[in-house]
Amino acid sequence: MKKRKKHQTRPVAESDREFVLAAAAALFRERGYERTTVKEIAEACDMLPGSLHYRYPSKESLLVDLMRLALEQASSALARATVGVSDPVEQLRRGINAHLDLLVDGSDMVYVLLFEWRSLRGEARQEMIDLRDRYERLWAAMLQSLASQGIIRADVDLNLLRLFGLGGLNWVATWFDKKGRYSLEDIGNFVWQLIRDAVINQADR
Amino acid sequence: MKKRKKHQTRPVAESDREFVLAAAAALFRERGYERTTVKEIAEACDMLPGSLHYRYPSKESLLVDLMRLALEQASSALARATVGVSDPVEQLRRGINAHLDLLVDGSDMVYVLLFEWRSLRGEARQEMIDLRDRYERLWAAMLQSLASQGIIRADVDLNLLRLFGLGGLNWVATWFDKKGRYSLEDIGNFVWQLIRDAVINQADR
DNA sequence: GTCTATACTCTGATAGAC
DNA sequence: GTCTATCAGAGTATAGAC
Repeated sequence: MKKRKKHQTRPVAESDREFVLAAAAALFRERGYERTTVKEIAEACDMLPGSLHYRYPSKESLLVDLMRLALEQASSALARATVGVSDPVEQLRRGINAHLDLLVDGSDMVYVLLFEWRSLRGEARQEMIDLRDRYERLWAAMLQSLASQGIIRADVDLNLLRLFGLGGLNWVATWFDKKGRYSLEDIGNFVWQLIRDAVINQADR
Repeated sequence: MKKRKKHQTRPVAESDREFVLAAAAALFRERGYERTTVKEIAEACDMLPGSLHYRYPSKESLLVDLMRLALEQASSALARATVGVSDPVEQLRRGINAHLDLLVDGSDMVYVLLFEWRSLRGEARQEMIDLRDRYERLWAAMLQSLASQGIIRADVDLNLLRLFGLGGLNWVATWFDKKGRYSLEDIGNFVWQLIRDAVINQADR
């Protein structure tokens, strides 16, 4: 790979794969997968389409690999945010903030994983769904743990709570405006209070 | 326009415009805007690309017109669901169900309005954002009315409530499965109870 | 591993007869 | 208004030298 002139130099610890995928993710996020050409991706990496093809046999395979990395990022971000936090309610609060941060501000790949699923068909689509499910299972486990400790009211459907909650958080990426009236922290706090007031037992708040 | 053979006959009251846009919306929903060709749209209407071009000078202009119609559908569905309902809390409940129903089961156009916004650029994009804002304002008014009657707790940020709530509802369209364990009614009830428990004053539940 | 050059396909849009 | 025919451009992917 040639030295990159116009772009940030690549942190030495990062692999070539991550560099390429990060560049692609930024383009996919801004322009969408279909409207981004392989030529543009190659340019963003200071290489030519042929070199990109050496790494990935097709544009679609690049997207799939990008989504694999996105899952790793999301999972480890969630783990980092909650590890070592003993209070399970606080764990939930931090998880919400971590998800929001990563999606809106932290990782173009996670954004792409969540918003470009319609670009994949057949087998690749199924793999992407499996990736998402693995991330959702982390959330399911967290909620389940809260419920079995009696912190979440027993009559709350945990699946629907997870689906609706993450859905609302994901959608933030469609309207969030850095210069807008709400910071990510404002939004995280709001969601946290809403969930707390709706499903957490009084004694545990 | 030729008689349609393979497709449902068009209800006489519906305009030609609506027929074409409905066909396009179904394709856009299933395959996405970029992956749908004008040829496919024309075929779905039993015409040829040339005839479609007589109606819309470009593929993009068709999408914009589709979104205009989607806004009308969404607005009137919301109005229909809440008109004549005197209890404002019940209005909110019905609004939630109406939005869910329309998006997931009722109108491909509304789905397209919400999920294909990234396909538009520049001026067309701005018009689409304006269309969405007009729909959101209907919700804002409903929530504002509830708040000024003291039904929604005074400390709740109505903008964030609307954005997060509609976001969670919109996201349902990405995971809902007709054969799954949850019916639209289940989901509507869940969301309604969540919002109620979180922000509606005890006395008004 | 990277480059140059190109093959092949598909697409949106147009022109003009009827 | 609808048709036939076609264009110009873009896009992915490939081949093969270096």
